[in-house]
Amino acid sequence: MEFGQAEESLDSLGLMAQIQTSCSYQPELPVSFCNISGSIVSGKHDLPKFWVNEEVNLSEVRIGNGNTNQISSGKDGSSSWWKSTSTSLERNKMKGRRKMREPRFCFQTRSDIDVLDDGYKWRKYGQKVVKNSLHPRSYYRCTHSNCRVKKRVERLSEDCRMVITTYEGRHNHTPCDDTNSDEQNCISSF
DNA sequence: CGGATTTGACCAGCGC
DNA sequence: GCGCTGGTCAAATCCG
Repeated sequence: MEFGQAEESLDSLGLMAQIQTSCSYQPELPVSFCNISGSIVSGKHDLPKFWVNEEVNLSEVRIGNGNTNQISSGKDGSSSWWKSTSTSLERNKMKGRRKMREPRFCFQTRSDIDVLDDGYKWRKYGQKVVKNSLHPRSYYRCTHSNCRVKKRVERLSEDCRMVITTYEGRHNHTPCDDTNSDEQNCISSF
């Protein structure tokens, strides 16, 4: 992964403003890492690492006016997809989820708080204890209508101060759609 | 009272 | 085929 790509990836998430990245592709690693410095978001975060999971086809990672936005075009077009009125049939459709390839980005931060203030509003829909981790993994979805972005948050078992945040999908709206604070205005420059 | 969170159950994918 | 695991659902509960 190259510098520009990382920047675009961040952009696609609408996560941060004024971030300076110095990226180096490390082919020996399963993911590409980027060290990020600069003003991230409010909160006590410490030099997060950023990477794009190579599980994702790079063409899907590309953003901009990307035609790869699989998020905004929801499968059912529901405007309140997280409030499932699902029949068993719809539920069965959901179960094909693991085959889906969404753009996925990870942040590793040192933070006291689990949920980074990225300007979007998240709703927790699950928590799970995962193998080889002392800490449970939390699952969040963006509460915005038609936005299917998900994120997982877990702490490193080796260092409970380290938080791994994995974003899956891309927002089809700006943070401003959720809040109007100055801080979000800043972040929403993406 | 409505929205958010918690938590046990369910289910599909994967490895053996 | 079976068991394990991760991801999601949804009812119960919490909270402002």
